[in-house]
Amino acid sequence: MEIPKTYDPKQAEESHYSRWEREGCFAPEANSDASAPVYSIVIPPPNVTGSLHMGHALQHTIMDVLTRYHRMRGFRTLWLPGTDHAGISTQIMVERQLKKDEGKTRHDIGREEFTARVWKWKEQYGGEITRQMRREGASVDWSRERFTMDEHLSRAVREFFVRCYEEGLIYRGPGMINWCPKDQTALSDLEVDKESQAGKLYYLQYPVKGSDRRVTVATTRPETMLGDTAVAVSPKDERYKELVGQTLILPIVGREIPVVADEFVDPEFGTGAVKVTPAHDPNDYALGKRHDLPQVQVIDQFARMTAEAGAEFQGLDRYEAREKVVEKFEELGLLEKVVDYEFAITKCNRCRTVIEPLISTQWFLKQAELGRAPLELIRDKHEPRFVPENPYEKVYENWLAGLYDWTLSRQLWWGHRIPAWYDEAGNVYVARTEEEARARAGTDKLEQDPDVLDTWFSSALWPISTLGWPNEDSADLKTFYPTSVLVTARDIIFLWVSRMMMTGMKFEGRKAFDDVFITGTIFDKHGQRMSKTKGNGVDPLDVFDKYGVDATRLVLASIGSTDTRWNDNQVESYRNFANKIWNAARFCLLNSEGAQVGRGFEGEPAGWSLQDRWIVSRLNKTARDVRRAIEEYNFHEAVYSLYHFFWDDFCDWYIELSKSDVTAGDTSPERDAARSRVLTVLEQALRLLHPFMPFITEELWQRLPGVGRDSLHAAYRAADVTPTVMLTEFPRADESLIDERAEEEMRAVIELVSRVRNIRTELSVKPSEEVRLVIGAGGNGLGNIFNASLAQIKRLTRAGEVDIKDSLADVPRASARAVLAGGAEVAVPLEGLIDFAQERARITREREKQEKELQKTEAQLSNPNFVERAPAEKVEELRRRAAEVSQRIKALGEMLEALGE
RNA sequence: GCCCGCUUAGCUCAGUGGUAGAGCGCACGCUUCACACGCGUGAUGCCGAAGGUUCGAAUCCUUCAGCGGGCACCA
Repeated sequence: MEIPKTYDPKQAEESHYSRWEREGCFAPEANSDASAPVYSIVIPPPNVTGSLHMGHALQHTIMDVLTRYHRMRGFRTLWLPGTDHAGISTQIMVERQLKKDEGKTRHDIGREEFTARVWKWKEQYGGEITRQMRREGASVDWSRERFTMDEHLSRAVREFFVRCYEEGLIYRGPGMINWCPKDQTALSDLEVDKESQAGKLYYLQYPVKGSDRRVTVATTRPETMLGDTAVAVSPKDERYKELVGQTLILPIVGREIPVVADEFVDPEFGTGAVKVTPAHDPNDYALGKRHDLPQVQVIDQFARMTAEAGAEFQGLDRYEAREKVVEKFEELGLLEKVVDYEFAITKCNRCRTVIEPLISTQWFLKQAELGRAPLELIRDKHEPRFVPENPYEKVYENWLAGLYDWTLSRQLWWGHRIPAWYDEAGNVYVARTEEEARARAGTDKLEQDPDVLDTWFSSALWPISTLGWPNEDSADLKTFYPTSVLVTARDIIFLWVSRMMMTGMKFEGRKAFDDVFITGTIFDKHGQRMSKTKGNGVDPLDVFDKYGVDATRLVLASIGSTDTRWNDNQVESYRNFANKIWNAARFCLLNSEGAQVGRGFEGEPAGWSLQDRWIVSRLNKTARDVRRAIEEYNFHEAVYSLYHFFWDDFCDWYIELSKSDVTAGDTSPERDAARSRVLTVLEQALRLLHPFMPFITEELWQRLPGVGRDSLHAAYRAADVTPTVMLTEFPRADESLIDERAEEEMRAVIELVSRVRNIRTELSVKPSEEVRLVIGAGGNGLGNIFNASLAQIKRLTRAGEVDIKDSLADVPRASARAVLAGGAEVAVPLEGLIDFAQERARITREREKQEKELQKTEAQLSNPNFVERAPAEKVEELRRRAAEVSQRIKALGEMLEALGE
């Protein structure tokens, strides 16, 4: 068999995914065990316009590890994929293309034609991210792929809307909303970002009617004064007590406006008097409602001044108007001062345009009521369980505790159209279909509301709608809901996570997911957030190309929930690990004649060799640790265990210890058994690695002799699929095969080999040169252990002759010596190579180290407080260590003597 | 203003009430019949600062500093 010396990730990545998909390996139906427990995840649907970034790759890796792991455990496992129609982003993208290609706007071609174009765009380009997910190895069930604008999901959206409307949770009315003057739509508070900005604070004076007095107000937006309908002060503010109830003359405009008292005003800030513009500020809007103030709209939807602002301002941009207002105040002598001031401005998080707060008639949802059940659940039962719990559970709870109305309607064309119809008299009919609305209205002359719903409205239903809701008979809904875990980034806890909980609780009466895993954020190497505009993003596809998907997945899994600076070094090291796996398998396969997976470990473990008992113990311990780590979402620990098991235990020791047996020239049952054992351990290791490294493990597993249908987990044996490692059983952690004694004995062998290697290097013995070893085993059983592994010890230390004695009594003076655990010692006679002074110095150094250690332990042991209060086992452990260390010191002293003066 | 996180080897990060860890990098030596994307050996840290709790603190508590984040306010 030809096996290249270097692993080629591309080859493996192109070889297996389409078969897995085609044969239905990802679908829960592959599992024929009717009693199997269920494990399900719905993907956070990426924008259909999007392409894969590191954040996706991170989430997908975590979800895929969990999915593959549970599938191999025999769970009926579903990971459901899909995409989001992403209202604004998609619409903007298609509008831009329309402008570029045909020089037209959406209004030129009309709503119907435009939405048709978006659908066409979606069909043509929308699959980008799903193709990329296949590249990642994501084991999602593509047969259940969903899109938020699918007919079924749209039906769910209408159902959600209508039911909430009927219960009075959704209403239409005027309200203060965030308006994006560029995108020409209302936005929710979660779709805008606050940014601090260096600006100015203007102190404006308003004359009091019938008096010389002036009231000074401070503002960052002087242009809004044209719409002022009051000035407010704190009711507790003595300075303004007499002014309350009096009238001011609004400069420029000449309008008479009252001075009102309101708790909202902070007397400490600015002048303690606040200009009130109910039509252009959320706080002023609320204040205006409390005091029944008129709303004067002076800024329009294009952020230009209206006729209400006065003839000389009408049509001016808001910033031009600002300058002009300030000039006017200066002319009038009413501009008290202007100071530099840093304040927050609100920007559209799509186009970065400064938001204009406007009063507008929109549809709203009373979130507070929907949020009550999730709030109780998190407070009473800490469900769902957040990982990491800190700080996310609290963040989530605090959010639910302070919910306000959600602006649902968007003035866009791409999205779910609001299921509300108006008759000629303006009466509204909210219905699941137009027919229903007509029937209710008793007329066919109805106009549907032109607006669409916030994209997150459909996202809020994702776990239930993708599984079949509102069809309560849906088998998927019954089987897979609630989902097991939601894996996502922290920035959509409010936008999405909390809302899925609301709809799940409301419509299914149960939480949408048991756990919520929040991934970390990946920064660039300078600690900056990766972003398209900064151009500092690392493209996962490039990393895949350079290092392979499996290596990248290991890095991402290790990142888990930690914030990390991206670093190619780590990917490179896991690329090397993949190559290590490849070559370990290459070695096994090149020596596989006569061998088969599953053989070689016959009989009782007690009869096996030390190295066999040891590797089986290590394997089962690793399986135990990896299982526990995955179940605790501690992916880093799982990767760490796998890495060290495979590289250190399996490659550096087990294969090296087995090499002489495995590579024996002549065919023999012993040779074949040794070969089978190495293959069997390899096969188990590939299973352990598979959830993290699906491609290389499958590529290698397919080549192993003796694997096939019988290797599959019982639940998958009936499936009509090519046998695959992904449907084998994840290695059990068999406690009875964890052998502490074998591990301890193996540690003694490893220490012996390491000490001899150390001597060889320190004394510059040529690697090719054979040495003689004399082992003083101390007569307590270690001799037998070393004896049993003699051939291996010789090979690993490149020793020709090994004498195992009780002590080093009659070893030649010209020997390098080292102490080992358990009272054993080793000497390497090196006539002619030994510089006695240097060797004495080496051993003296070692003795000093041990003496320091002894001092520390003895100091602790002589502390009566420690001996009395520390747990007995800790004291005992320290005593043992002290004994061991003094034993070593004694032995080192004897070695110095033996070296002579 | 309130809250949270981080601070450990040159770099990126694990870890944990009881002898300081990994990978990369570094030094030295190796064409050892799977792998130089390798093998072997080695060096490297008052675990951000100061207090406290404890027999024992890098780990728990308090305060502080630097960095990062969230929420509220921002007239």
